[in-house]
Amino acid sequence: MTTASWTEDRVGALKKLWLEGQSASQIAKTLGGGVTRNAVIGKVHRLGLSGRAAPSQPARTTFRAAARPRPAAPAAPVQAPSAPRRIEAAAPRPVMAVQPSAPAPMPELPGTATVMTLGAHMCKWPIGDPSSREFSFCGRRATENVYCGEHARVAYQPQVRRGASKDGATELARSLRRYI
DNA sequence: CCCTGATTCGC
DNA sequence: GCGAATCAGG
Repeated sequence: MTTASWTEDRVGALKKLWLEGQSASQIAKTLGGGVTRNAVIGKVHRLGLSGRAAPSQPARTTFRAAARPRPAAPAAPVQAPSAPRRIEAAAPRPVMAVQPSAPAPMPELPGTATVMTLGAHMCKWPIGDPSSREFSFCGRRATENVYCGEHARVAYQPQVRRGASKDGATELARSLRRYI
């Protein structure tokens, strides 16, 4: 394996397994070829697949801020003091609508992208059951992280207004009702 | 300690 | 683009 690069089919397998909910290490083991889970995770991020359609893990309430301040910056002649390279949204909250007894079945129409055709800049809003063959993705131009503008608004709910509203839960429920 | 994904950055 | 090193957490 001089070059265990990411060939088409390897990437395809990666996408499939990842979106099925397999863990990075499990996928790495499956793919073989000496790829590590780090490699898998790295690729997943490069593909823009970060954040899963079907999160098997519970809390995503952990948002990392600093990840690698360890090796200390050695030589830094003219280093920008601290360029705020990222402006974070107040509190992105991925909201996956998965209700056992949802009254409305399937309000979503499109879903043109499949696991194989899904590209890095396509909206990854899941439509249907990930394990089903009918499963698809929105597939529109992803402008906000992994989602298109429409779905980004649903996925990243701004923090519920505090104070003003007498019942924030009601407000949130109403905002969600249109989509569930 | 096992595992998970996330992030950074040298290559 | 790639992935090891590292981090933060379950």
